Amino acid sequence: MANRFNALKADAHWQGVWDERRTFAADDHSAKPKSYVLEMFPYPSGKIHMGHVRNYTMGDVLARYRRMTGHEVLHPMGWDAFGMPAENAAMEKGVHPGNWTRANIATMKAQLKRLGFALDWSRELATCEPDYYGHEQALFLEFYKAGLVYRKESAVNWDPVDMTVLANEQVIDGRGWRSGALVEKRKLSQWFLKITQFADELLDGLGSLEHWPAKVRLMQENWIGRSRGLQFRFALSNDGSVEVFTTRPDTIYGASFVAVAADHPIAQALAAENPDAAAFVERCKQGGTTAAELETQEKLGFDTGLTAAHPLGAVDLPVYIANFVLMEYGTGAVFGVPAHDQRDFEFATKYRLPIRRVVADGDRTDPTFDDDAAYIGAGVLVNSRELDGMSVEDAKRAVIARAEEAGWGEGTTVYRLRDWGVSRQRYWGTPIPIIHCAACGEVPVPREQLPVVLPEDVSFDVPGNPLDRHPTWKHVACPSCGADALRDTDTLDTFADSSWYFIRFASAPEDKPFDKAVAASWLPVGQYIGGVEHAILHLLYARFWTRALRHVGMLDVAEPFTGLFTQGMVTHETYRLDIPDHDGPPAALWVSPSDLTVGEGGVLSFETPEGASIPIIRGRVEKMSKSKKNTVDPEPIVDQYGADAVRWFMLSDSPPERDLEWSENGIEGSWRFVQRMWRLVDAEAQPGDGADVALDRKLHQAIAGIAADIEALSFNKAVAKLYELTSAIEKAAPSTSRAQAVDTLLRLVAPMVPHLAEEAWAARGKAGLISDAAWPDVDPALLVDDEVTIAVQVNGKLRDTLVMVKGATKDMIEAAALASEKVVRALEGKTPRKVIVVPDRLVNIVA
RNA sequence: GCGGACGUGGCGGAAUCGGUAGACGCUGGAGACUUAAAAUCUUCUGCCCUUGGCGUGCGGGUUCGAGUCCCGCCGUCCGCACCA
Repeated sequence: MANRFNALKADAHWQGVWDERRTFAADDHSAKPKSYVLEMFPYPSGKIHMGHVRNYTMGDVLARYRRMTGHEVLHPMGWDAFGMPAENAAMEKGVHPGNWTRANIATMKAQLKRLGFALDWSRELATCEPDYYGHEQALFLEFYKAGLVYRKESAVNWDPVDMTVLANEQVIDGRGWRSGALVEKRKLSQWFLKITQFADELLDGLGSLEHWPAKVRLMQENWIGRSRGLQFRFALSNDGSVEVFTTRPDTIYGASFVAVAADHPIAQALAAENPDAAAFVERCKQGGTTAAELETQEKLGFDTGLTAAHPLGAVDLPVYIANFVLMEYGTGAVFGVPAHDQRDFEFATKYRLPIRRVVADGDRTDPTFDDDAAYIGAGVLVNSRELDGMSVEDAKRAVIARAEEAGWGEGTTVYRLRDWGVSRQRYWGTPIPIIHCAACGEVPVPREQLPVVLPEDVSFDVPGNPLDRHPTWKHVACPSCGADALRDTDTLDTFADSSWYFIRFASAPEDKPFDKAVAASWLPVGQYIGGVEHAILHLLYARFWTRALRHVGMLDVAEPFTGLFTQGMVTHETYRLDIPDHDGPPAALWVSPSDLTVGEGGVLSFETPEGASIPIIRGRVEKMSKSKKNTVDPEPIVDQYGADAVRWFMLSDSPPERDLEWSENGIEGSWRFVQRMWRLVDAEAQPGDGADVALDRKLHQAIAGIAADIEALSFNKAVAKLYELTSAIEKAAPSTSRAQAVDTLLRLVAPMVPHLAEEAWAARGKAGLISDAAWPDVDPALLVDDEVTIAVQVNGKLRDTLVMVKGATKDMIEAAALASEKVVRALEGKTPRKVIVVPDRLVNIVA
C-alpha cells in the first residue's frame, strides 16, 4: 500500500471496474424496494460546469447511500439535446446542429464519467434522436386524440431580421437579442396544450407534495393563480353587451365605470370608425411592459360614449377603454369600484368619476370617500341597499346567488395560467406530427409513419426556419385523401422533451414510449434534484404531462416527483481590471481567475503579453458565468486533485440549498482530507487488540447521525461528522475497535469519495466492491453515553458544568450543583428560591 | 406594490423539542519535525476593561431559561408584477 493516494490512477481503475461489472445498472425485476433518484438532465452546451458537478454529486451520494441501504436504485443520465444554442452554433460556425450537439454530448459524457457517478449509462437517452422524439410525437398525437391539443391564432414576438419567433426572455428592450431588430407582435397559428384543463388538479395536487420546498409550491400556486368570483353581462346603450369578471361582487353598488382592454372587441370596433379611439388603442399598445414602466405608468382611459346598465338597478355606468385592463385575463373587461381598488381609484381620480364607499373602514360609513388611497380591507357593507350590514364574504355569496337566480351572471373561477403554446418556428426540435391538407384540414401523421424525422440537409446561411424552406421535406401526400399536402413545419417547445424523459428512463421499449407497468414500478421519482430556476415552467409542464398521460389512460401516476430539492448555485469572486477612464464596453474589463497573477500580500494583477501589469479590483461573489468570466472549469481541477476531492468539496461547508463559493483553499482542504483518510487506513495495517468502548460509541453515533444527514440531504452536516469521526479514530490507541472503526469509516464515506473507499477497501483485503457493501448497522445500545455533562446555571447564567452518570435523579443533580464552589460563589450567600432540574441536561438555580 | 425567505466570529456554517451559542471546515498565530522548504503533527484563534463582563441585525415582550416563541422596526436576497 502506497502512503499517498494516487487519485488519477484509482479513479480510472475503479471507474473501469464499475463499468465492466455494470455495478450501477438498475434491474427492473429486482425484489428489493425500488428507489428512483434523478437530477435534472443537462443541456449539452459543450462542457460540464461546476453547477453540474454539484448537482450530480448530491444525487450520487443519495443514490449510492440508497444502494447501500438495500434499495434497487434507478439513477440515470441523459441529454436535453434540442434547443437554440445548437442553431446559433450552426449560424455562427457553419456546423450542423446535430453534429455540434452529439460532439458536445460525447465530451460531457466523458467528463461526467471522470467524476465517478453511480449512473446507469445503459439507459442514456438524448432527446434529439428519433428513438426519443418519435415517441414524443406519438404522445402528442395521443393528447390530440383526447382533445388536449388545439390550434389557435396567437400573438408572438417576431424578429423581422432573423425571421423567427422569439421567446419573451429573448426580447431585450423591445429588440431581438441576436439581430437587435425591433420586435413585432405578429399573429400566428400555434399549437396549444390544454394545461388549463388541469389547473385545479395541478393546484390541489401541490397539497400532496410535502417533500417539495414550500417556496416552489407557493410559486406554482401563484403562477396558476386561481381566483373565484362573479362573471356577468352588462347591457350597453347600443344594444350590445359586455361581459366582466370580478372577485369583488360585494362592491357592485360602488361601481362607477366599466373599462375594457385596448384589444377588446368593443375597443376594436370603436377604433375602426373613430380615429381618436384608434389613436388611443395604438398608444396603449406602445406602453412599456417592464416593471419600472408599469409602476409609474399613468392610468389612461378613452370614453366610448356608451353606458352600461347596472344589473341591480343602480345608476348607468360610463364605458371606457383603459390601458390598465388586460385582454388575456378574465374577460378583458372590468367594472371599476374606485373606493375599494387602487387602480380604479387612480383612474376615477383622473377622470373625476364618483368614488363611493360601500365597505365600512372601521366606523367610517359615509358614502363620500376622501382618502388618498383605496380601502381594500375587510369590513361591513354600507350604502349598498339590501347588502348593508353583511360582511364582505357574505355579500360576495349573496350577490353571486342573486345573479344566478335572476340569470344575469354566475359564480366562476378564473386562472392566471394560460394554455401552453408549444409551436416554435425552429429547426432543432421535435417536428410536430401534423399534416395540413386543403381538403381534410389538420390530419395527424399515422402511427406507422412515425417518427417524423428531421431532414439532415439543411442550411442556416439565410434567416428563417430551415424546415419551412427545405425543398422537399414538407411536401407529403395527405394520409386521409392522398392529395398533395404540407407538413407542419414548426417544432415543439423543448420543454415538451423534458416533460417525460424521466418516464422513458424508467422504461424504454422500442415500439412505444414506455411500458405502463414497468414505468409505474419505478415512478414517481422519489428524489428529484435541480436548480430553482425550473421551479415553475419545467416542473409545472412535467406535472401536467404526467396528469395528461393519466387522463388518456397511459400511466397511473398522478405526480411525477414526490421529493424535490432545489440546490444552490456555485459562485466565485469576480475580478475587474482597474482602468479608471476605460471607454470600451464594461464587459471587457472582467478577468478570469486563471489569468490573474498573485503578488506579495495577495495583491492581484493582470500581466499583459507586452509585460505591463494592470491592477485588479476584487468584485462581488456571484454565480459563475461566462459574462463575468468568473467560471472555474471542473476538468483541470479533476486532473489536479482527483474526483473525490472535487466531490468532497461540493458537499462541504455550505448547506446544499444555499450558494457554494468556489475557492482554491477549499479544494486544497478537501484534497488534504482525502490524503488524511488514506494515511489513516494505511497506518491501520497492524491492528491492535482489545475493545475501546468510547470509540465504539463515537462510531455508532456517527453511523446513525450521518445516515440521518444524508437522508435529509444535509451533506454539510454529514461531512462535519465524518471529520470528527476521522479525528477520533486518529487519536485512538490501537485496538480491535479501532480496526473495525476504520472499515466502518470507509463505508460511511463511500457515497462521497467512492474511489478512495474502493481502493482502501481492496487494500484492506475486503471481498467485493464497497459500492456493493451494506451500510453499517447501528447498535442502539452504543448510541447513548453512560456519562453526561450537565450545565449548571445560576439565574440563567452558566457557572459550572458537572459530569454525572446518565439517569441521575433530580435530587442527586441538585445536590451536586449546590455543592459546586463556583455556584456558591455566584450565589453570594443568597438562598436559592427555586431550582429547575432538567435530567441529563442542566440545572438552573434561581436566587 | 404583492408574496416569500433569511440576518450567528475575519469567512462558510453548526446548535433537530425553548436548556452549556460558535461543532466542523477555511483563514490566521505559536510550536515540533527538517540543513532548509513543502508535506505532516501539536496547540491557540467571538469581543472586552479577564476571579469577571458582553455577545446570534435593532427595540420591546413571554419564560427559571430565548439564536430558537410573540410584537414592532431595520437590512439583504428571491419570486410575481396593472391578474380585476
